Amino acid sequence: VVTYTTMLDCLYKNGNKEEGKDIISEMKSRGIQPNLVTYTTMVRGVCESGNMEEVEGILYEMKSRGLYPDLVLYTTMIRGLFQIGNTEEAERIFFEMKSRGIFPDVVTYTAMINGFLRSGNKEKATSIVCEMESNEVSPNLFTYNVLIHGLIHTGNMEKAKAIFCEMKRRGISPDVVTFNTMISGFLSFDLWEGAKEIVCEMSALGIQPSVVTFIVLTGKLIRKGRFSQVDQLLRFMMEKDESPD
RNA sequence: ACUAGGAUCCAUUCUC
Repeated sequence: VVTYTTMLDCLYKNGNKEEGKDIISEMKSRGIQPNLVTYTTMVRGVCESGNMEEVEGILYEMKSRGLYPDLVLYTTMIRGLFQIGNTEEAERIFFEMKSRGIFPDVVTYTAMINGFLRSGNKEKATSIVCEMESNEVSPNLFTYNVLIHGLIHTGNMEKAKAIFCEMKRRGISPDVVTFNTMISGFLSFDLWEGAKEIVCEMSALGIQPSVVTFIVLTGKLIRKGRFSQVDQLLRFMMEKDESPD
């Protein structure tokens, strides 16, 4: 099972849905039954293509074999549902898991917050943050990244800065994703000074810029017609051995 | 500790 599940995971991650199906039928024909991990992998793969009926089918098959979703599968489903824009169903599943006595962890809460923020439900996102606090689940790096991203996209750069400070105060070190998000925020509000400062802070902390960092920077600079700076960035990127793909 | 599965950043296409 482990071998098959691992293969399936790789196939899905490379967008190879058809071969995934072959693997599933092959394992079944060899009398190897999928387990919870296999089903979760399947659900995640199927969610990418937004096919809810297929997900239903998987859940049905599980039930008929006496298997029920666990924490990880619920979280996977929640993410998938938000991805296809089915907020109500995501909420329903979140409720269902709790009523089954499965307690959401940081990952689940972060997925909920992210989903609500992206679907424009700021109040609901906030209430999840409260729920999380009252259940004594602490936000982690991912949670902060999601929050910062959401604040920037709702036009609240000041609040984003505040949260950025809060995370540091609470001993959570921002990573390259945090910085990319912050840089992108500053640039989209034309806050050049702020962008500069944050880039300095990033390098002072020894955090290496990623390909995304360069994409963010060049994208905004090009839009502003600052081609000489773009040129500098590209040279710098080559020196760092980053392929500008 | 890691040890098959879950959450976070980005551009180019199409439309305006």
